[in-house]
Amino acid sequence: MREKTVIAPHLLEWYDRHARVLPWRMPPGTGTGDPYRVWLSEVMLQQTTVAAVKAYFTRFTTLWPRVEDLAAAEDAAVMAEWAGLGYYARARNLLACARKVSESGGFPDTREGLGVLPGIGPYTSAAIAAIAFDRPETVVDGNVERVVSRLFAVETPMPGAKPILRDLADTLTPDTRPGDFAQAMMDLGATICTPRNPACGICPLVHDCKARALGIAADLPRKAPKKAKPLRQGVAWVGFTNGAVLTERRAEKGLLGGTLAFPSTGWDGSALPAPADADWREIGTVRHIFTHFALDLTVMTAPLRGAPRRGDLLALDHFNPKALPGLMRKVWDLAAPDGLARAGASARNRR
DNA sequence: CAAACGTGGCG
DNA sequence: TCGCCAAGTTT
Repeated sequence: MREKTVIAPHLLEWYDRHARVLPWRMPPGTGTGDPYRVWLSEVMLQQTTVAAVKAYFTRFTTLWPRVEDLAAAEDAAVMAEWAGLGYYARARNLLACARKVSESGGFPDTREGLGVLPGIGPYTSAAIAAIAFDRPETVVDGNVERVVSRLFAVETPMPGAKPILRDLADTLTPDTRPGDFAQAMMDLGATICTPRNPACGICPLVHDCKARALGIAADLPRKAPKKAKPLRQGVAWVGFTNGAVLTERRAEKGLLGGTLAFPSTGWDGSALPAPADADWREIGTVRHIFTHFALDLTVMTAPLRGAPRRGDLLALDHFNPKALPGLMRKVWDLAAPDGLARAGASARNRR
């Protein structure tokens, strides 16, 4: 039987004084929040920084204050609002989840019930159950893994240590205020028990921390070395008519799935032809770093004459570059000045 | 179960 | 400049 380390009361005391004020968060000790806002924030926060999420959360909750409002939204509208936040499968799952929840009259109030919904995995189901429904679930994210690996000086490298850390975290979860406890662990990891240069001097758990005692806090959790990212190449075409630009909705599955884009070759060596016969001119190259590869995308522009073979002509009046994912934003920023000028020129030349 | 899946900030 | 990292999920 493992000796049980009781840190919850002490950590909650710290949280009561130092909790970050966040748009989706109830102040410490004030009970559970709106499940819709908890869910929306948790999905947005998956692998995404608090700073990046804030504006998106405010925008989404303004446009769609209730889950029923989001459920009724157009796919393209949600994708456009999500643009720039990354991991676009989240946006597609978000809508699918909103529609299921809306149909069934509200969010399930257990980890098990939440866990079967699209886009809600082990972390998010436990987080919503604890934060929105006061269930004593153990919430394990990257922060908690780091904090626990240090508290117990777990030297097993990640990701192999995950089940070990989860079991250890389980021994810490209190029956009272589990939602605040989960958020306290995450706040501690985000502000004090940070990946590099942890601020052990002001840590409320410094006397409970085995890694600190051993002088190895900053070295945990141990991680296997990462693989190098390959560099891939491709071509993107930005075609213009006098008042429109040639765009394309990417396939639902895969990279940038469901997002607005400019026609391009595949980025794995597959050579798709240009979407239209035109006087394509190379403008330059944009580099973009994805999670598992880097991409150099050569950008071509041209005024379009006949009908394109693929893609959709989108009137410039209805085209918002902010609705593009980051890569395509870079393509647009590079192509727009020259392309618009040439399209304008060609329109004049035709006269 | 390893790999796919975005993006921006920081040291 | 560049690698690391962030409130993970899906296949």
